[in-house]
Amino acid sequence: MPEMPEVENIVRGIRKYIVNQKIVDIEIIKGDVIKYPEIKKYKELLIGNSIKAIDRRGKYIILKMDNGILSVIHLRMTGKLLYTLQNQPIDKYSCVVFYLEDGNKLVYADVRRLGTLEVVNTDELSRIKGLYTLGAEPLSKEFTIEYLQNILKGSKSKIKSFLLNQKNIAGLGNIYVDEALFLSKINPLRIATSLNDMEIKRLHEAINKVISAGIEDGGTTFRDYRNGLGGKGSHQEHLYVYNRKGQPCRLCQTVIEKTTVGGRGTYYCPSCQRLDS
DNA sequence: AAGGATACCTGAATGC
DNA sequence: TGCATTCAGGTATCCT
Repeated sequence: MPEMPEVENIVRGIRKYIVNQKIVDIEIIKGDVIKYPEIKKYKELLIGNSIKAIDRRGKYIILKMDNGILSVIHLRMTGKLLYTLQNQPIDKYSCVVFYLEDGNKLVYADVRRLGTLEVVNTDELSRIKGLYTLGAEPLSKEFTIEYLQNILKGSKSKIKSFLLNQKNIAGLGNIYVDEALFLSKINPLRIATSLNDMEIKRLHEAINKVISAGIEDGGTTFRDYRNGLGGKGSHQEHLYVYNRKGQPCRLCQTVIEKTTVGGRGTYYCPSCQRLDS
């Protein structure tokens, strides 16, 4: 479900409520989402310690604890992290409840339970390979046109698959990739290395544009996504192609098509995003 | 190195 | 109404 703008909104939304709070207890409802270490050890490492900071890297949420350990959460498709008041019912699909010292809770809920919760020491971050190998963040100083040029060079992947690969750019997912390719007028089937300088420049700008719009709109909510306080995003109202199969292109009125690229549903405008010319 | 299929899971939507 | 199939904001792994 959540791509970088959604995860960013979750983190920003709950930060002021949970930082400097101690985790006084942890209730495990569906323990299979905890991947490392084993549940008993996981609880031991967190209970009695305070949350010093909450940050995001790619689609990962990282809680820094005052004992130097990191609690790392990835929401995958349907995970939610919900700050829930003392007197409020917890989500129907709650898996793990972190009880905070002020009586309120931080709840990890996940319908499909594909998400992952892990605890590691700062010196064993490489244990979480997906986090360790992330590429540059959109909107960051590191993410320059030159950076994009360099990573595209020599890649025979289709551009859609290339952009979904977190090792290249961190945080893009199925929605924002389709939107960025539309804005830069690039067909999703194009081979990465075939993009010319003009196209790379447009793509770079489009990625930053869709990601910042997504963040400002509070994320995109189709079904499961909720921010850390349970609210929906509104970016779904501003999408150009994603989930718009059969509807007219907002720029040229051509009917938006849906196909499959690298196993993922892919929306595009056959007129704005030509494969030839 | 790349790309496909498969696996992890459940629920909603669609098809017959 | 019921039952089967398909698909979903993701990624790791195994195999050509």
